[in-house]
Amino acid sequence: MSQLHGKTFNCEKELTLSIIGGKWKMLILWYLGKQGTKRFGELRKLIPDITQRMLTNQLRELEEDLIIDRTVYPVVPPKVEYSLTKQGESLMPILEALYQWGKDYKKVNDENSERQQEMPALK
Amino acid sequence: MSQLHGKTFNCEKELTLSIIGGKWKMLILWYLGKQGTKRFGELRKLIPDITQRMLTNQLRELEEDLIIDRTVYPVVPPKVEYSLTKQGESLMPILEALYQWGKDYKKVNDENSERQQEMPALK
DNA sequence: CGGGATCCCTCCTGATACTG
DNA sequence: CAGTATCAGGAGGGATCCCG
Repeated sequence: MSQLHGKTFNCEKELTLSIIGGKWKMLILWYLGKQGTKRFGELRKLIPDITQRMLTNQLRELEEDLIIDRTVYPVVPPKVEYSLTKQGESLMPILEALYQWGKDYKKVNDENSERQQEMPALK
Repeated sequence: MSQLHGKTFNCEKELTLSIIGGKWKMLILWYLGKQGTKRFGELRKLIPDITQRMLTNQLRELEEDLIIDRTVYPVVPPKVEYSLTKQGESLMPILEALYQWGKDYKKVNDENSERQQEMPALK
């Protein structure tokens, strides 16, 4: 049993998922991990479909969980930079694994669908 | 861009999460991977807090995604067995990684909280 | 024993407008 | 530029009852 933010999990796996499972969090972490520090506006451009509200929301949660750092420069106009913490960087191998598995999964199902002239699960 | 069940993902990582991200799916996969084939009732006992409806639901989705096999024995009373497919087994290293990361995360935050006499994120 | 069918509700997410 | 505030919708998840 584990807890985070007052929520209880059946296993540490679920704790991990609760940290990266937000709708846009993996994408944000991916860019910060691959391309380094980014400003708020840069992340918006990299993720066109995200709304301002959701980007703020997801960044706040990642910050609370000590996955990213938030640096505010007291200038006008405002400038805020986000980057991975050590703990955030330690997530990158997991993201890579999830990415690779998804790619392989698609590949296998595409091959099956070619043989079957049908695609039961993957469309 | 990837699609599964008509849903579109920004990245294959998200496709993977959509497969294992159901509230009880990782737990089910964990037991099937570690302990092998299980009957419906055995899974219920292993996961006391899950309702019948949700266990059925999660198993159906995993079956649709070709992660588990469902074997029905035409006997009275009914007997149904679930086991991992090859693709299901290929998820086990990822579950192990998520588990290990969660354990390490807890450990690091617990150590920090001891030094700070406070526990900002992990409670 | 292993489900299916319903009802219901919460919470995550999106759209929009406003601000220091 | 980088947010906050408010309202609203929908999908995932839970409780309960019924069935071959």
